[in-house]
Parts: sequence; structure tokens; C-alpha cells
Amino acid sequence: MSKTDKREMVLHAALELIAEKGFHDAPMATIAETAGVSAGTIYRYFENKDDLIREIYSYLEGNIWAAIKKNYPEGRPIRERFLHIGQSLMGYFLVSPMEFRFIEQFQNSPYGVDCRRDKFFGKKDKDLVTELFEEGLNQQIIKDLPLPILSALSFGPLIDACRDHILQFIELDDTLINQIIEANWDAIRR
Amino acid sequence: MSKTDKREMVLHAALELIAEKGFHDAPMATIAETAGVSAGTIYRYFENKDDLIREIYSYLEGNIWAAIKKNYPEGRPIRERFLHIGQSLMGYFLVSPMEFRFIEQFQNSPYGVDCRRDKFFGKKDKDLVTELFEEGLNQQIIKDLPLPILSALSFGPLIDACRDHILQFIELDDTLINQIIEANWDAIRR
Amino acid sequence: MSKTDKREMVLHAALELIAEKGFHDAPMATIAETAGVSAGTIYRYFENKDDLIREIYSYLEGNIWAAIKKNYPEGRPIRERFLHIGQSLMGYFLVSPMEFRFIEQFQNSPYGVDCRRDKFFGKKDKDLVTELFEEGLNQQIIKDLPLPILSALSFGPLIDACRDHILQFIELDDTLINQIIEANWDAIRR
Amino acid sequence: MSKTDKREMVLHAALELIAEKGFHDAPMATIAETAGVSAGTIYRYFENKDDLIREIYSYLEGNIWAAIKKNYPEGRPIRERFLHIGQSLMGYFLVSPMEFRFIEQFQNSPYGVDCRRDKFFGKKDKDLVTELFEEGLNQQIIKDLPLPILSALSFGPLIDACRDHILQFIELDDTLINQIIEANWDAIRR
DNA sequence: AATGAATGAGCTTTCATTCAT
DNA sequence: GATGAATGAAAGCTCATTCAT
Repeated sequence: MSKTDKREMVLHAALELIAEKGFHDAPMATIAETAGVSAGTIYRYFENKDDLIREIYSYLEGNIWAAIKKNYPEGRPIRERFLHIGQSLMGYFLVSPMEFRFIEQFQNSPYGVDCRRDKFFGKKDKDLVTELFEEGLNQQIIKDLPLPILSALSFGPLIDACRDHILQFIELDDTLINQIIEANWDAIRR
Repeated sequence: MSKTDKREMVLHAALELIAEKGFHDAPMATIAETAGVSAGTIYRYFENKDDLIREIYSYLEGNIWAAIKKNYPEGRPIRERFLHIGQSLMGYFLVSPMEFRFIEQFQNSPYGVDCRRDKFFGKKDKDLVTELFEEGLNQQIIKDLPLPILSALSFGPLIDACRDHILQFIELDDTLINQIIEANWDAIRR
Repeated sequence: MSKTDKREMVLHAALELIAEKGFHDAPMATIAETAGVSAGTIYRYFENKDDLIREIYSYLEGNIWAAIKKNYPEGRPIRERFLHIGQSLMGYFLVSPMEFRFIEQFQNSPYGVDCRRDKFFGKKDKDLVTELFEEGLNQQIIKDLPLPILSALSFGPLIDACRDHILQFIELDDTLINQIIEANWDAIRR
Repeated sequence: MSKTDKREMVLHAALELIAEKGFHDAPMATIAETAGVSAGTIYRYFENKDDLIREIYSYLEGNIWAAIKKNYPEGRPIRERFLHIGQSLMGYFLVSPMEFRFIEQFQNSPYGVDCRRDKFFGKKDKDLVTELFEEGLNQQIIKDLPLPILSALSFGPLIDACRDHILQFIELDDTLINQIIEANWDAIRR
């Protein structure tokens, strides 16, 4: 098992356990056991539990951007690109409920708040979505609202819908997914 | 200090600490200290920590419904009632950031999931919002989507906006609040 | 409710609870509740929990001696008196399983050890049984063994049998009871 | 200090403390301190306090059976074997007062009751003593009484005598020990 | 590099006892 | 006398992290 392998084993074991049990019911010892390494080994690859958690999120964020960028209709109308992003996001979450549950927990925790703060106050590169919104604002296609609000209108309901699906409160299908994304578009378009 | 006072001291101390630090970083000992009572006293009023947490939520839920019902424009058009609900909710959250953060944590936790399950699977009475949606569906004023989706489209962005305001990522004012609620209306109306 | 009544209510409540749950699972608060008095009231009648426990034992000891003395065949042969004592004891225990369980717990605890120490080192009056043994020794009817040993040979198996009956490991009837007592007599007689 | 050493340190520390103070006055913290390990370490070797207690008993039971089996006069008359068992038991207890007091407490507790229930209702293998009694019953050498009664007649007084010796109420010597065991034999033989 | 036993501070909860009313 | 709310010291147990091997 190579160095990278071990790191990944730990990362996935932690992702799985935390998704299922929550941050506080996923002891490092259990993560180690699930990953097939010793408890001490985790600390070779991650500074501490917080660091491990943030690294998992970072990894998942990468996956999500990759999912969005796949077949991204660059150059096509804003609405079309918006729908693509929504579909990619929901598609990703619905086939990866474990990842979704991790992300949900992360967002809703001190980690997530820090992360969001970094995002809004520019410690991160401007992303695809921000660019899309800014373009839409410039072209007066979408409502003149602050970016965080546009983001909330676009993705908040989408995430809630995924959660309700994963918790089996509702049953999402392609039609419904598209209706939701269209509704989000209705919320932000002029 | 009367009997009721102590219960309330504990309830508010717990609300405050949990809002600020999270469930797992608000030890009973600290709650007791903040409330100005001994650790054992908490257990005279609440069965255990879980019970305390659920009681706080229950109390806050009462506040929220009271806020919504205040000046509720009964008999007025659906859109008007919808806007009232949105305004009441955001109004309540923005003057009670602590309560907001508690509720957010609660919703996003096993407690909240249980609570939501009860709501959707009928262990709770039909509420004002459900009635409003059903009326709107009947009159073909709002989109034909499942209730949880309508709920997500209506309140998801609203909550996200409150959070961003409370975390000082954005600055909400009355104009912006109304724009958000109108956008939510655009999302659900036909 | 008179003063004496309250004391007795507490005493019986404690007896019942301790018999069923054990010393450490019979909180003073529960005893008070069962007795229909307040927690503080217990401390008017008993110095503390230890004192309460010792008083219960003392009370039960009185009952037992009374049971033994009832129809005691004073003046009859030693063997007859021995059999009477055994029958009285077992009879008492079998109709009072709660009392039995309390006594068993008491005997087998620091309380019981202290109590036994007092008995052997003469802080208590010489009792009926001791007198019987001494008479038997003098008359060379029973084996020349120390009193505690004679006591053990006579009553140990009897208590064990009661316990096994109460725990439903065996089913005692009059025949069996008499066989046991006779066997005990065989153990101590010359 | 090897792995096994630590487990044994804990086991012996717990045995000692519980023997002296009782289950409820032997906190895990004190056991750890006595054993020279940290509180958490105990839980590496024992699931919880109950488990620790049961493991100690199991260990002592092993010792006792070993003591009985040592020089066991297999094939010799029942009476001789009976005397051997009695002598072995008392011998073991008298040189191991701590073990004795632990066992006494264990027997007289929910643990012991469960253990006894298992024994009588067949969850354990038939043991040497049961075999001896059954043989004696078949050969009509010992009284026709249920096994638990024979057991009580044989070992009850023996245990009581050991307790009185350990508590220094009496002073056992070889002569007296043999007299007691002979008396027990008198109790069960026809 | 990897191990995993050991640590010990920290958690939630209980309960004998007190004392203001 | 009686109350019962309040106390606070302990209890059993967990787990992130370290470090000798």
C-alpha cells in the first residue's frame, strides 16, 4: 500500500463514518480501523481531526466542481448554463448520498462557516457560478441581488430537495428535478 | 427566583451556549454555570440533555408561530399571506440571531430529522403554511409540486439569507428582504 | 398520619425498595415518594441512609425472634426445640420473600459484618439459639464445636435453601423443609 | 510491563479493592490508581465495570476448580472425594481471604444470581461436584434431596466458617476444618 | 514509517443530604 | 414539623492525541 493509498483509505473511511454517524460519533480509532491502518498513522497524513475533516470537504468540493465542469455548455445562454449546473449538482448528490450527508454536516458547523467566510471574502478564486451570476447581472437577465442571495435562491432549495429525497420524504425523478431547477431559475431571473 | 425562573434560566443559558458553540461544545456544567444554578438542578427540569434541547426547540417553534400569526392577513390573497409569512419569519430571525443559530443546528441534526419526519408523516397537525400551499395548489396559483419542495423553494433561500446576514456576509435591509421574499414567490407561483 | 405512622411508612417503603433493587438502587428520593413523604422528612426519623438500613434490619430481627418464640417448645428436648427454630425461620422467610432478600443483602455487606461482630463479641444479649447450643454442648448431645460453627451448620443451608426457593431454582414443600432441618440436625448432633 | 501484565494489574487491583470495599465503593478511578494505570486503560482490557467484575469471578472460579482438581482422589470412595473437595475449598479460601471476600460478594449480587441460574438450568457443563452428588444418589449413599439442597448442606456452612475465620470471629485449624467437613458429610449422608 | 497501548481531561448523569420556606 | 428544590461531589465511561517500540 503506497503512501497515497493510505491517505485515501483514511479519507474515505472518515467520510463514510462521519456521513453515517456524525463528526462526534466517528472516533479516530474507528476511522483507523475502518481504513485498515493504526490510529497513529492518521496523524502522519492529517494534522488532527479538524484537518482531516477539512481535507475531506476539500476533496468533495473538487468532485463537485468536476461534476459541474463535465459537459459544461460554455458559450451557451446563461439560462442553459444555470440549468446545467443545477442538474449536475443534484445528479452528483443523488448518486452520492454519503458525500451529500458529509457536506451537509460540514456546511452546518463551524467548519462550514469558516469556509463560507473565506469564499465571500475572496480568499478563494472566483468560481464558475460567480462568473455566471456576474454575467447575468451585467446582461440584466437575472435580478439585481447580492451574490450570496442569488446563490441562496439557486442552490438552497436544491439542497433541501436532495436531503428530503435521501431521507425518503420525497421521491425525486428527472421531471421533478427539472421542475425544481426551473423554479430556482424563476426565482433569480428578471 | 421562582421555580419557573430557574427552568427559564437554564433554557436560555442552554440556548445561548448551544447557539454559539454547538451541541457538543456546550457541556451541561457550563450551561448550569451560565444559568447560575448547579449542574444537578438542570435535571430537575429536564430529563437529560436531549430533552433539554428538544424543549428549547419546542419553545422557539412556539415563538415563531406566534410571530407568523401576529397580524396574519387571514382571508387576504394567497400571495399577500405568503409575503406576510416570509416577512414574519425573517423579521423574527433577524432580531433573534441566537435563536436562529440554535434552530439551524437543530434542523441539521438527528433531532431535526426526526422532527421533520413527524411533520411530513402526519404526527403533527396541519399548519398554516401547509394550508396555504394546499389552497394555492387547489386554486392553481402555485406550481404543482410536492409540499416539501414548495417548502424548500419558499424557506430555504430565506434561511440562507438570514444566516449570511447574521454571519455578516451580507447586510439585509427591508428592501432586500422583500426582494428575497418576492423571488421566493416567483419560484413557487405559476 | 401520626409521627409513628410516617416512620413506619418510610421503613416499609425502604425495605420494599431495597429488597427489590438493592441498597444502591434505592435512592432516598424514591423511598420518600413510595412512602408518601418528602425526602427531607426521612431525616427527621433516621439520621441518614445507613441508619435507616440498620433500623430496618433491627426491625426484621425483632420479627424473626418473635416468629421463633411463637409456640417455642420451652422445656422440650433440644432436638425438638432445634427443629422448631428451623421451621419457624424457614416459615418466616418463605412467606416474607421481601424481608428475606433484605436480610440477605444486609448480612452480606459491611453492615452485616459489623452486626455479626457485635453479636459474637458480646455487645448483644445471649439469645435463645446460643442458649440452646450451650445446653446441647453441656449435655453432650451436639458436637463440640465453636458456636459460630454450630450456627453455620444449622442455619447456613437453611438460608441457602430459602434463597434457591425464592429464586425459583427449587420448590420447597413441608416434606423438603423438614428434611433440610433434619439434615442440619444430623450435622450438629453427636 | 507487558500487555498481559497490565490486564493482570487491573484485575488484581479491582479484586483487592472490591474485596475490601465492595462493588460500589471501588471506583474505576481508584482501581486504575491502585493498578498503576490510567482510568482509560481499564477499558482497553475490559468492556465496562460489569465485565471486569465477571472476569475476576471467572478467573477465581478457575483457581478454585484447579485447587479442587489438584490431587483429586479419582476412583476413591465418595466420602473420600467429598472430604477432599471440602478441604481443597477451605484450604483455598483460607490462604486467599481477599479472593474469598470477592466471591462472597459476587455470589450475593445480581451477578451471582445470574451465574447460579445458568448453572442450575444447564448453560454450564456438569461439574465434578454435581457428578459426585449424582453418583452418591445412585448408590444410595447420600440423602435423596435436590442437588441445590445437597450443595447448600455441603458448602453453605463451610463458606460461613471461612467468613467467620477471615473476619476473626473464630480461629480455624486443621482439626476444626476436618470436623466441619465431617459434619457436612453427616448432613448429606444417609 | 507505522504501530496501537496508554493517557487523562472531559463528558453526562446520579443522589445523599441540606435548608429556606 | 414538613417540604422539596437545590446542591455539588462523585460516578462510569469516551476519545483525540502521543510516543516508545
